[in-house]
Amino acid sequence: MENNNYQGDLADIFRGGNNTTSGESSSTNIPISDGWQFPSSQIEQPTCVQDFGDPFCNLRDPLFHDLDMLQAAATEDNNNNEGTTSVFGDSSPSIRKRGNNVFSRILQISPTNKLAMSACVVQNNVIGNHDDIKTCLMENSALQISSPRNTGIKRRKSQAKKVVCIPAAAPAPANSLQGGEVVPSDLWAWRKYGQKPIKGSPYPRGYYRCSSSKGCSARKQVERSRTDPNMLVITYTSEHNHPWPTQRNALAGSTRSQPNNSKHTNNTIIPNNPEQKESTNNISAYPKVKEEVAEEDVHNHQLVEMRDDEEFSKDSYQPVMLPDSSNQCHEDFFADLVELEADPLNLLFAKTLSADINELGQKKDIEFNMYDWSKDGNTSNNKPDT
DNA sequence: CGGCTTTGACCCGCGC
DNA sequence: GCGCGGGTCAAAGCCG
Repeated sequence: MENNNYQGDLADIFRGGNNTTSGESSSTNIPISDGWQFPSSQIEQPTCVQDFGDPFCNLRDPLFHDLDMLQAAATEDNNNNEGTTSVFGDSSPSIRKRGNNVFSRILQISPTNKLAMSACVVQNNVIGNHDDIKTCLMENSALQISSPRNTGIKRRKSQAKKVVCIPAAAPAPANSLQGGEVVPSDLWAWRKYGQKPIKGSPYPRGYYRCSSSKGCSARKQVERSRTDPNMLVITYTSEHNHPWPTQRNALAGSTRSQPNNSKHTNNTIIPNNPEQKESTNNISAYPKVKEEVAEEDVHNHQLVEMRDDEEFSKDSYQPVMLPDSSNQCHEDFFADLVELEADPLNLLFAKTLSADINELGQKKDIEFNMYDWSKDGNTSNNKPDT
């Protein structure tokens, strides 16, 4: 899988999550060390990777799977919430009843299927309110489907992009032109090469490129939602052309961590990673939500999303690792993380949890100390004393 | 010392 | 063709 289908980036994140959360073995029992791979039995080989490196194309999408229900919910809620931005309206019971998970959801339906609908569902008990939903909706429609100006997202050079809308890891400083985003971590090392104020948005957009490998063309843009500063919109461009960064190169050269919240835009949060103390790599990631936008994407498929909803745990698609439905494993969680240090995926997963918990701050049934580390500046070495 | 962020300048695609 | 605005470059300075 690594050979032919390795795509890096979010694709791999998804695969990782998919694997690690399915099956009986919970997140705490992942054999992560060397040579660990995603069991192919649980992940269909993406046959369309060659086309655009879209590793998601073969993943089962629970949202599409449940599309009918979602649409019905949307219809129902719209009927009850005239004028609301969200297709699901506020506090949509139809959605809430699906369970309490820490993952927000974005549903992006390809314009080509005539369903001009984009939806982001955030469990209101986690995020707090459904303004997030609206925000996601607005962001994504602005980015992808709606206005004529944004039609097809005419970007320069028609680059394929992957847009992720996630809760920010820290509240946006008011009108912060310095950026200061606390970017959730992923496995890649990112180097910031530019920042621009964006017209119409009080928040600047940061430009990052992959620094894990010199020849890597992977890039990403990070900006806060103009409608909800608590949301980050991250756009990935191009694919990594190299394997997962080793711990060494992932952290290479970075010494600037301890971002002090505002001075550095890049914060890496790698729980329980001793070397993380020295890292400032902007490892962003959060398989919370993933959308894929390929302007010339032959697949015209756009949605991937993550959740740990029990309903979906039965499916093969379950990208994000979460501790088993609550307290069962949380004490073991860090112990396992220690084992994972060398494996970027684990860092990612850990970070994912951290970000979720930190961000949402309300996940009552998961009481990790993680919350504290990321809360205190989101830097690195704030791992809990164990 | 190497790699990072910052930031102004420049490049370039797109709409008018 | 022109102007706008987004994306990139690269020099300067920072950091451990």
